[in-house]
This record gives sequence, C-alpha cells and structure tokens, in this order.
Amino acid sequence: MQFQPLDPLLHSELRLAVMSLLISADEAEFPYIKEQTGATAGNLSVQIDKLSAAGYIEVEKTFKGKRPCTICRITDMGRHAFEAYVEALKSYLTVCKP
Amino acid sequence: MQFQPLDPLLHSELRLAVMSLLISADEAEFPYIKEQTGATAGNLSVQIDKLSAAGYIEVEKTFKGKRPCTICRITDMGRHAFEAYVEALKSYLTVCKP
DNA sequence: TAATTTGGTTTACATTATAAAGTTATTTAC
DNA sequence: GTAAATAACTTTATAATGTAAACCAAATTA
Repeated sequence: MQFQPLDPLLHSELRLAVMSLLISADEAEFPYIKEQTGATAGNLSVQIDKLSAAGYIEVEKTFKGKRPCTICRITDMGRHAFEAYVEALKSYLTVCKP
Repeated sequence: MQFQPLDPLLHSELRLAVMSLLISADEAEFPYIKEQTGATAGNLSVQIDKLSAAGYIEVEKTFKGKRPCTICRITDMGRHAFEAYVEALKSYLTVCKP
C-alpha cells in the first residue's frame, strides 16, 4: 500500500493545532492555546486530556497568583509522533508518484 | 487565528487517499482504489458517495463485459478543494513560525 | 454581597467512520 | 445444468469521535 497510516490521535484538527503550537512554543498556557486555536474551553480540555493520556504532551496544573493555571508542554514522544505524522501525510500529498 | 480550517470532507484518511489517487491517476476503477487504499468495499463505497455528493469526484457506473464497473474521476472542484486543503494543512505543519 | 469573570471539567448529543451483512449477477466446478 | 464460489458493490447497524452546552469553584468587581 502506498499510503502510510495516519496516527488518529494527530489526525484531528484541534489536536494537530495544539501539537503544532507546542512544537514551536515548547510551553503554553491553556488560555493561550484556546485563543490561538479558537477552540471552546470544553473541547480543548478534552483534546488536551487525550494528548496527555497518550503521552504526547505533559500537563502541569499550577497556580498563577491565586488562579489556576494549566501549562502544556510537548514530550519527546509527542515530537516524534508529530514528525512521523508529517512524514506519513506526505504519502498522501505528493502530486507526482513514481 | 494562525490555523486555517481543514475541509472536513478531505480531512479523513480514506477520502484523502482516494483523492490523492485520483489527483495523479485522473481516473480509477473501484477495485483498483480498494486495493491501493487497503479499504474494505463497504467503507470505500460510503466514502466515494460522500466525495461524489460534494462534487469532488464524479462516478460513472458502467460495465466491463458483463460485470458492473465503477469508474471515479476527480472534478475541477475536487482538484481545487484538494489544493486548498494542502495549503491549509501547511499552517499546521510549518515548524518555524514568524 | 450579588453579579461577573476566569479557568477550567463533565457530560450529553450529534456526527462520523467502519465493518458486518446483504444484494445481484457471473463464473467455475462438478 | 445446477450448486458453489467469486466479483462488485450497497445498505445498515454499531462503535468511535468530536463538539458544545452545562456545570463547578474560586476570585474579582460593582
């Protein structure tokens, strides 16, 4: 088969956006991710949980002054998964095939 | 928002594979697509219907000898949608952001 | 102190994907 | 010549997924 399978965890608009942000930012707070992705808080919370459960990101729940603050970071595993996903995608996007 | 929305019709592993095949092949029969994508006939049938209903491909039901033969071709609309999807995807994949 | 805002989580619903089962016609084997 | 197997799908039922509405707790503002 000429098409490589696409990691279903990353093949999701919002989760991919979150990973994309974290790849280049290395660390980001929940409200920032929410703003950058345009997602609702509920949806974002769920998708962050999934990425975290898969070990693609790590989530630190801390406080900023007296308010809760959720910080996300990408893991090595997440970085590798993202790279593999991009490679797999290429098998679908290359216009000229041999 | 820095991320462009992804056409949900194309953001699907099997439908993307079908479109990818048709982009370069311009015409393909059902069994060939089935073999190339590794999909089950049922799944493929459903996804071809969706692409066809959206006007991204056109489906010709003909006969090869006495057996039915389903031929798929990409439309201009489909080609443009695919190109737009690839462009949109780039907003998620670029590692270095400005 | 009541209302609003911040920063989320939970949950219920709607959509989507997928595979199993079904359909129709055609070969092939006996 | 007819029974079994194959081809080429389609339909449908179920499982998985995505999404938003509702909810919660604490802090701030009016």
